[in-house]
Order: sequence, then structure tokens, then C-alpha cells
Amino acid sequence: MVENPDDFSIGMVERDTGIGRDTLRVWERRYGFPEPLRNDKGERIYPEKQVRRLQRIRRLLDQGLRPGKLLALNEQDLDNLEADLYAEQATPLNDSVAQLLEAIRQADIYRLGTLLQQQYEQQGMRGFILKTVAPLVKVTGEAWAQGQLQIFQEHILSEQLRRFLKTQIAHQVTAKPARIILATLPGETHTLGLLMVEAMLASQGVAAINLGGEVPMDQIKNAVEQFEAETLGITFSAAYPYKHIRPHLNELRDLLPADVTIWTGGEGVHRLRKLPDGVMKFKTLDTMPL
Amino acid sequence: MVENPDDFSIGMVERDTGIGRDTLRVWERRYGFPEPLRNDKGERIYPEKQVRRLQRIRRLLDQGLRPGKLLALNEQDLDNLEADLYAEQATPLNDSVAQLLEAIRQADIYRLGTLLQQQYEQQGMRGFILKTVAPLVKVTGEAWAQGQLQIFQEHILSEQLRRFLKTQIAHQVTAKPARIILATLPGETHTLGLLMVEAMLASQGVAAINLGGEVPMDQIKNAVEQFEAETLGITFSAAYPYKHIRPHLNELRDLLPADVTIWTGGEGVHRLRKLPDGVMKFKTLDTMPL
DNA sequence: AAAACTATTTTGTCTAGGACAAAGTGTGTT
DNA sequence: AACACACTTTGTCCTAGACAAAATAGTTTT
Repeated sequence: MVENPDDFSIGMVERDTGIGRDTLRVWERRYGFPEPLRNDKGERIYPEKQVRRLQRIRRLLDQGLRPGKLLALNEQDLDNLEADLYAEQATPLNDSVAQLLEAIRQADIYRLGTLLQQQYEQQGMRGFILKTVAPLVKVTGEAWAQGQLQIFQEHILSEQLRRFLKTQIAHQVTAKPARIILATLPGETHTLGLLMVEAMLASQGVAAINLGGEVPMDQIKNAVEQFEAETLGITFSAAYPYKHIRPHLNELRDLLPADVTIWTGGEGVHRLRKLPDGVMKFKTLDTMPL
Repeated sequence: MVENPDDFSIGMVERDTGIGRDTLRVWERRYGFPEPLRNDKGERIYPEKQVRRLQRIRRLLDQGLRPGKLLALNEQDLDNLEADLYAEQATPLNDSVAQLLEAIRQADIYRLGTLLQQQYEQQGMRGFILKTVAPLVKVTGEAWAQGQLQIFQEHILSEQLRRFLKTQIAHQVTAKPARIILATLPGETHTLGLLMVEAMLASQGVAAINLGGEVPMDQIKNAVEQFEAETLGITFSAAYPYKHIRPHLNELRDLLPADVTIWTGGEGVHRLRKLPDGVMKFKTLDTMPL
């Protein structure tokens, strides 16, 4: 009774790829991929190879490509498609960012910490965030999408940045009463943007209240009321469904008193032109109203 | 076309309760609860009330009770059962924890920070984690479960603790080579436990590698290989589906070389008796092998 | 040229009741 | 107390069809 560790049940595939069971079954029916084996019970058994291909497909879906197109492709086509896509959007690296990226590749945590510290000392908080952290996050995102970086390596960067920024924030913040609340909406787990904003504010001695990720709207409302906040900052990453952003901002605008300013930012809102009255967008961190 | 915001689809219920779709359907068939309404498409529509009851049931399941028993109970019975249970295990508050809880209730961030700092200075890292942080997290969890605390207040505590612990960790850690990896599995977003372990280790001068939350197993494997880790620590909160814990630990055990020790901890594993060989449980933080 | 509206296609989620193995419980034996 | 056994409970998976929500393409308006 030796189980092959390369074999995945449909539930395990759902967990590892983020693609729902029903979706996996319907893809099989419609597009002929994935095409799992069956065990003696008649259950789907996905070989590791198919799971890896599904993860690739998942990454391309996140880039905005569509299943109908993607699932018809063979491995060779996928290779070409990925190559084309990533050639287009490569971000130019400056030296320090390249060094940091290399440290992440090698998963050299000690070096990563040292390099961050160096850059911070050279550039100050504002320059550090704008010239080092933001580009680094962007570049690692691209590298991950190309399969050049493992997820755990991104996790490591994320944890290191969190630790570093939180430490610096703790040092810089005064007791100045905080009237700025930061959060992301449910479904948006990407909270490094919030942390960057918090750090920028902290470098000005302003203590923002960072609620963290995935805060339901009614809770945001409660927090705004309780703290008598004058400003609410919400970030959207590129991964957030674009369609939902405007309606959500409208909903927030309706929910909150008119004298509360809403800031929004992040890759997700770049494309957004018109905004509800009383909602401000900062396109990049350096145009942030301080 | 007004959608009732109190209505939940089966998918939303799965997300909010952690109970799988199939399970929800089979409970309905077998036990007659939940008993959702149907929309014009014939789909299940769960009123908010039933979702809240499912969350209650879920919490009780996590305490070790069984579905067959629990689902036959009416609301009144549930009330009694919960009252008994909470009476038994109510966490006694010491003064400092009570003060902290009060600061959270009033959402007084400044006071919260000051109190944490005081406790830390009095107790040192180990005492601080064991006597202040862990009970505080437990107590706020209970308070939330009883509806005495808002979600955003929990968010605030969580962010403050993160900032505080990360700062202290950054101060204490030496360059000592790290061979301990910490993470949670996908679906487990509760990462304060990891942070507490990291802080305990840091107070001994040991720099653990905290991968953070929701790390897929194959990525954990990669990280263990890359760092040649000798120990992997995985935490499960009470919210994590109990059924999945053992299989997941088994899977991890199979995936990793036998000389890698697996530690596990958190409220989620309290009930777990037998563990796979080479998997160790630390029931509370103070029995952690240091 | 961006936004708004419409028509068409694509896509994910949900339905049903049955099946079965793995986990949990209880009893008897060492 | 630990182990082996039978018995019960329980979650996950199966099929194939249905349909609305989302995305795209095409057109009109601001």
C-alpha cells in the first residue's frame, strides 16, 4: 500500500493552486486539461507534473490572461507566452536593488538585513521606501511571476521588510495623536503597501493607525468613528479585481462622513481615472500628500 | 434589485465558517441543519442567523464536540452548552492583562503601547510572552467569540503586538546561523503564534526563519532544503479545520527528511493525541523545547 | 480619447443523492 | 493502561447539467 507522494487528490490540488474543485472538473470537461488519473475508487489523482502546470497557469491567469486561451496551449506554447510577456514588462534594476534581489535568490537572510540597513542609512526613510523598498517589491513580484523566485523566498522578503519597517516606525513615531487610519478591504491580503505608507508617515512623526489587511467595511466605519479619524487610507494591489475598486470606493464614500478624506493607492488603482468626490489617489508613494 | 446583505451563498458560508460545501450539504441532508432558503435559481441562501449559528457550532467542534450531537441541538441547548463550557475554561485575568484588555476596549493605542512596554520591561521576553501576550490573545479571542469585542479592535491589538515583538526580536537576535523554520499552512492566517515562538527563540539568541502565514507545503519543503533546517515549526489556531491537521502533519512528515524535527503548537492541536513519529507537540509555549 | 451602453461569449459556482474510506467510539482481552 | 477488534460517525468525492456573473467586442455618447 505505498502511496505515491507525487499524487494529489482534487482537494490537495485546490489547496496548492487556489483553483476550486468545481473549476478543475469543468476545465477537464471543457478543455481536456488537467487530465488526472483515477484511483480504484474512481477518484481523480493528479500527478505532480500537472499540478506544477496548473500553478503556472494560475500565475498567468493572475496576469490577466484567460482560461480558454491558456488551457488550449501545450507546454511549449506556455514557455513562449511566458517569455514574451516577461520581456515586455521587465523593470530596469539599479545596483542596490539588484544586490538585494540576489540576496533573496540565495535566501541569505543575514545579507538581506545588512543591505536593507545600509540603504536605509544612506537614503533616509523617504528615499529608502521610494528608491529601494517599492522597486524591490515590484521586481520580486515580476520575478515570482516568471517562476524565477519561489514563494517562500517572497515570504522571506516580506517578513524581513515587515520587521525592518516596523522597527523603524517604532523608533520614529512620537506620541502625536493619530487621526489617519490605514487598511485594506477583504480579499486584499497584500499589506506591504500599508506598511510603506505607515513608514512614510512615521518618518514625519505622524503615527497612523494601521488596521492591517482584510478589514470589513463596517469595521472600518467603526474604527473611523471611534478614533474620529480625518483620513482613511486604502490600498489595492494589482491582484485585486479592478472592476470592484470603484464600487468599493463609492460604498466607502457613502458610508463615511463627508469630512473624512479617503486616500487610495497601489498598483490596482493606477488605471483608475475618475474618483468619487472626497476620494484622493496618490499614484506613487512620492506624490503622497504629507 | 436590492440584494439582502444578510444572505450568504454556500461558497460564502464555506469561507466564513471553514466548513466545506459538501459538508454543509450533507449536514442538511442528515441532520436537518442548516436549512437554508432557496433563491429563484434553486441555490441555497443562508440567512445571517444560520451562519452565526454555524460559526458557533464550528467553535464547539474545535473544542472536541461532535457534529451528530451538536447539530441536533436547538439554540437554547447551544446556549447552555456554551455557558457550561466557557464557565469551565474561563481564563482568570490578572491585573495587567485586565488593564490591557480595557485599553483595547477603548481603542487607546497609546496606552496599549505603554502597557506592553511596561510589562516587557518587568517580565523580560519569556515572561512577557507567557504571562502577558499569550493570555491577552486568548482572552481577546474569547471576548470576540462572545461578541464583546469588535473585529477592528482585534486588528489593532494584532498590529501593536506585531510591531512590538518584531522590534524586540530585531534587537535581540544575533547573527547566529538559523536552522529553525516557522510557518503556517495555507488557510491558516493566524500568525501571532509564530511571532511568539520567534520572539521566545530570539530571547535565547536564536534567529529562527519566520516564513509567515499560508505557505504551501512544497514551498516549506524548498525552504527546509535551502536552509538545511533541522527543525520546522507549524502552528494551528483554534480556527483551523481540526480534521485537516493530522493529515497535513502526516503529509509534511512524509515530505521532509526524517532527520528534520517537526514542532507543532497552537490551540488547534491541543486535542490531538497521537502524532506521527518525528512530530512533536508543545502544548503551551512554556513547554517549548529551547 | 475616455466613459457608457449593448450584444455575445466565456467562465466559475451550484445543484443532486449515492458511495466509501478514514477517524472516532466502545468493548473485550492481554 | 495498552492493544485489537467491531461498529458508528463523518467528510470528501463522484456525475453531468444549468445558469448568472464577468469579460470581450462593438457601438454610441460625453
